[in-house]
Amino acid sequence: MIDLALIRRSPEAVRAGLSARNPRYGAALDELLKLDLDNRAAMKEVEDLRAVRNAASQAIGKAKAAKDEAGAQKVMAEVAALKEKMGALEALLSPLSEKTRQAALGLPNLPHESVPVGTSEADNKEVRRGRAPAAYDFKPLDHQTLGEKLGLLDFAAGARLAGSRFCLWKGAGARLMRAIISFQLDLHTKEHGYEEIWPPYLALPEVLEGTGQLPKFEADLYKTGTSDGEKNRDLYLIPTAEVPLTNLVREQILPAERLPMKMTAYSPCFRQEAGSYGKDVRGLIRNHQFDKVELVWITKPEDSLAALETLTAHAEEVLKRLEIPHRVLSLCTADIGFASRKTYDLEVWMPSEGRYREISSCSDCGDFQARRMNARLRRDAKAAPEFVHTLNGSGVAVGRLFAAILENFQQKDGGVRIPTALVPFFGAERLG
RNA sequence: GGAAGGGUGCGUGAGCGGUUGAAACGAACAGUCUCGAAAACUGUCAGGGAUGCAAGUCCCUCGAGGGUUCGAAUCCCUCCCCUUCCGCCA
Repeated sequence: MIDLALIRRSPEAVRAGLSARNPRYGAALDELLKLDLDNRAAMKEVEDLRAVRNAASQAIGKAKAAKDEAGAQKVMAEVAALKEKMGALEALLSPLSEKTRQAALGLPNLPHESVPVGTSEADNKEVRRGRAPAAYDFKPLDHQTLGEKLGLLDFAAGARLAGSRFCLWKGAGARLMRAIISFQLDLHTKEHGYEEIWPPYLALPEVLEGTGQLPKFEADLYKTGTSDGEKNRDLYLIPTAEVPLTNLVREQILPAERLPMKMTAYSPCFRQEAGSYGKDVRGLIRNHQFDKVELVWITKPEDSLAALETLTAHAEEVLKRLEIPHRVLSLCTADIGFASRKTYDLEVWMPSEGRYREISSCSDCGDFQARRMNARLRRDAKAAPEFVHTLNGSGVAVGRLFAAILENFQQKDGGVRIPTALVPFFGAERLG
């Protein structure tokens, strides 16, 4: 959530930031400004009335204590008239406040000044490259063909069990998935200093609101439908472990010594991906359920930009150790995610397509999520609390890494070499 | 899932319709004292919001939501969570 005080103080600066993402946010901003004005006016009216009532109630208390029944009755009669008026005003105020809140929740974060300005993904800026793609003296197969040939992947079985865009791993394929996950978690916990978390895969609505998936992107989520209107509430399947990890600090005031917090978790991720029809329908690239090792940092405000560089380097280290050709992009203003103020994407080379494919997205969300979650830090005993900064990144996507390994390490004889760093986890040097 | 008990500030814990946003003790922070520290003493010590140049004034919050009342931490209803016991289960 963008700071409402900032929006009031410098609406044009906010407008400029939002327009760099997409000009259509101008109208949403105007709407919010108007709602906020009305809301504050209504609040003032209600609060003034409450002040009058509170003073009268105290007077009644005092009169009764002094055994002045008549005096008490007199004030009570006066106050009774207020009640109706207050009720009417409050009935107007509460939907207005809710509307204002929803409008504020619908605005994305402001891009950081270091983010390249652009209008589409074509304007993303390449920052650096890892190793160069290997040369093949044969036509490289795509990962789905390879995986099915080697008996690692069974898309037909996935579809039979859960419908299209679900995949099933078996035998050495399943084992390779497990190896990839363990390799990444060990790297991040033992060498990069992250605490490993094993989170719930279902989350409450307010938790999804905290990280920004709700209310705007409900259509992308799987909802349990367990709500019965009162006792049972709806839970959502997490679209990423960023959701539970980041929300670990919701409603907390952390002492400065606790920061930075660095957490990592493996989790399955569930996304409806509504609207992605026709795009990447084959293979492991875009499924409804996928696996990911996530990295999350909670930092002091002044540390988050540097932390983004470190977090990105940690994710990149996975690709370096596994000898996967890759590059790093700084996403432009039109392409960064809703909650992000700056994002680096890691892309890996896919020989069958002759192009790079996203495998990780690392974002500094500034105080955007912290405001929604009310996550704060206190620098010392006397200091006022301030919002923390939150960062997240895939470290990295497991299914896409599986695909990248298959494609980049395929051999002329149809087998696949296992990257050296992965051998101790997988237990063999090749597949097939 | 059933039964009983309980959720109050950083912690323990009092309050059970009327200057109680909240006693007391502890923690923390600042000061006095000291060469320094400890002890002792003194003071500060919830968060959010509206308004204002500021000082300040006002509003909201005692698990959450609703209700009763001129007035609710205190009474009523619903829900959530925790503890203990029983049941079930991995």
